[in-house]
Amino acid sequence: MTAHGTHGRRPTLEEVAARAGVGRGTVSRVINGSPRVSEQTRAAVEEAVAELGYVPNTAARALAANRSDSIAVIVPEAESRFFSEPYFSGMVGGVGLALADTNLQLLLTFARGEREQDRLTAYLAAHRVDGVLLISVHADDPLADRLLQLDIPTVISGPRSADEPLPSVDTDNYEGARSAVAHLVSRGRRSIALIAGPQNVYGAERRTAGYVDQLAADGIAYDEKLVAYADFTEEMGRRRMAELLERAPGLDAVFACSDLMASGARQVLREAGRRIPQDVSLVGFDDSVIARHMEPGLTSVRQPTRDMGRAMAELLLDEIADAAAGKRSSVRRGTPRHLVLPTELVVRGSS
Amino acid sequence: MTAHGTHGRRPTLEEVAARAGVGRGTVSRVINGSPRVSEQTRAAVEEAVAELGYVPNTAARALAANRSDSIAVIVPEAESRFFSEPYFSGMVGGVGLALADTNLQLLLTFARGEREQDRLTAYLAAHRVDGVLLISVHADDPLADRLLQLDIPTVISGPRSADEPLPSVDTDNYEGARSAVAHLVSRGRRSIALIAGPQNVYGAERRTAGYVDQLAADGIAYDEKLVAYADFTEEMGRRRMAELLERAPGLDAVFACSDLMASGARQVLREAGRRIPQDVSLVGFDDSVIARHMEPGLTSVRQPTRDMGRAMAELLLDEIADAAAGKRSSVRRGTPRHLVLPTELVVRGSS
DNA sequence: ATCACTTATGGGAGCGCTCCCACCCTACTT
DNA sequence: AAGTAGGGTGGGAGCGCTCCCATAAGTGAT
Repeated sequence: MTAHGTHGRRPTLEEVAARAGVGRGTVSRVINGSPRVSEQTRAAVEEAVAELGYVPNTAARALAANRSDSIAVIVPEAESRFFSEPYFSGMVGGVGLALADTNLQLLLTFARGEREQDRLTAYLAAHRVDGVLLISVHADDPLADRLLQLDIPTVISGPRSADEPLPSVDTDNYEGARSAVAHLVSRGRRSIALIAGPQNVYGAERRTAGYVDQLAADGIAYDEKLVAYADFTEEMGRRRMAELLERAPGLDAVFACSDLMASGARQVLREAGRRIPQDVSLVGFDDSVIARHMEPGLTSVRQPTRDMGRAMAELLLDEIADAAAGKRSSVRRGTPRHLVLPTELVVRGSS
Repeated sequence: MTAHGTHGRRPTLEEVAARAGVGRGTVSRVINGSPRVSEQTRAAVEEAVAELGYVPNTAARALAANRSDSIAVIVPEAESRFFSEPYFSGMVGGVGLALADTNLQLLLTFARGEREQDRLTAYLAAHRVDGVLLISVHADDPLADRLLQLDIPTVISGPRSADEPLPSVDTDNYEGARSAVAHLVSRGRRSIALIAGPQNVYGAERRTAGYVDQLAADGIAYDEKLVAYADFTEEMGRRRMAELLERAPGLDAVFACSDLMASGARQVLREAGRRIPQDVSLVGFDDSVIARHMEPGLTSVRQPTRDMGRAMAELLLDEIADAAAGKRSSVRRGTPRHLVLPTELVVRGSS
């Protein structure tokens, strides 16, 4: 490694070629790892590259090859949850990790209002990103369909329905919920309330299904008075908990579909004089930092956000490779790949 | 807005020119908002752009203009705190917010081990980013100096020393610490322990200074037995708290320089049978999600991470503009700009 | 009417790569 | 001996822009 002239103009491929005494094409081949280069020549070129501190210009490469070596991660900034929920940062971190071993860039993009569709489409067109990672899409998010239609390799972070056409990575929401309920039952609880997430979010719906099925499996009758629907936020957790307490004062356990809602529920329970876990067991979902720091510690269904991010990136790389290999849309779409990562119940003092 | 041919090749500048019946140069001028275009022509071009759904190709533009319209945000992934501390996600979110109004892209980069220096430098060279945002640099981080020397517009998120040569954005660590101590004193506490951050981090050092000075201002003698140094982590918070309790069993308050350390301290205090806040008042720093969900709520010095991110982006834009305006290095370096954002003490049950 | 400016516009010359075709040379075939 | 593959290599032709110079047209002063 030699000093590459402090700053100023960086060497070009052509200069490397001149230095190594070969043609431009050959240097290009070496840079891109083509096998059609003799050992000698390769060594000579590599030496020239090192001596000159040559680094290929991304823009030139993107222009000539018509690929950008970058992927866009689109986060719904509108909900501004990126700032409060570790879910997003975990995901993004995982993606970054997976990409570090690649030469792909991570373009982070915040999708503001639903109306930003056009802006985003233009953005993707302008950058000709090789792929897109869409985090947290609602069942009615139009962006996902747009991407599908544009035929840009895309992976989303939670299928929008059971027959999601786009490849996806998700946690096993259904089993996660079952494990939570099973755990509560094993603790002797029989009157288990559910604070569910928005049912237009597929993952939230799966959790509800898991709750229902596990109750049945344990021979406990489903009681709709014990079920309330919220939107994952703390405030709604409070409201629904208060309502549940009114409707079903005899409940002895609560399964909230997010830690945030569990936190809201806890406050209401406490104000109502119910002790946790003596009077009421509480279980959350996410195993976020909140769960670890709540008092008592919140039993929660852990989502491996970091692994999810990593998995998304890896799946996307496959998609991009497939697309490049010429398996065009119609063929590829035959079998979208859906990855489901297992959850893990982290038991703490609240149950 | 018209359908831009479902997918396939996107229109080029030249096609827009042909359609509008003008030359390439003129379209370029319109796209880039040059004033040297007549109203008529401008309108004609804009219509052609809309009809064709033209979006300029970023790569081509970057190549021709030798600027990338993108900035890199470098986060020290090594510490993997990105995943656990809201500090980072808040920052990044703020940056994203500020950039949304620009046409600049956000390249998110994780700086792994200290040895990644070369990789990163190559990365920046390859992408010819217009600027760099460096989050959380240690006093001895070599990357910052490298950037300075490379003459790439850079803003860092916390000066490394009192005479930081790079522009920076920071919270008022000193005043934040003072407000925390003043608050504890106002609660009648006189034996206030400090769990300080690593003193090679300038911001942490400033907090220590604030602690010292405020004690003096309140006429309380400094007692080194009440001061312990840690590294911002929960585990170290635990360890140091245990040591403090041994060295100074009579302490009646603790100021921890991060919420995470405060959380660790709380556990130890509780195990030692000290009640919070009756026996010992506890104050943290960051006002992260942890503070809000601790039991009792943790009084904490709030850092406006989101605003900091936004401020960093804005400062960087200025830097880039200055650099482009030809005020070269030597001149620019005369007065690096340092922005210091105020903190706010959020009082909760722990004090 | 002439000259000197100013303003609007067209288009050539790259930016630094990749792609691909032509070419050379050696190594086998028949 | 001539013929046929190939591997290895050089370099032309772009990719889609921006920059800038040349040119055309318009404006007011002489």
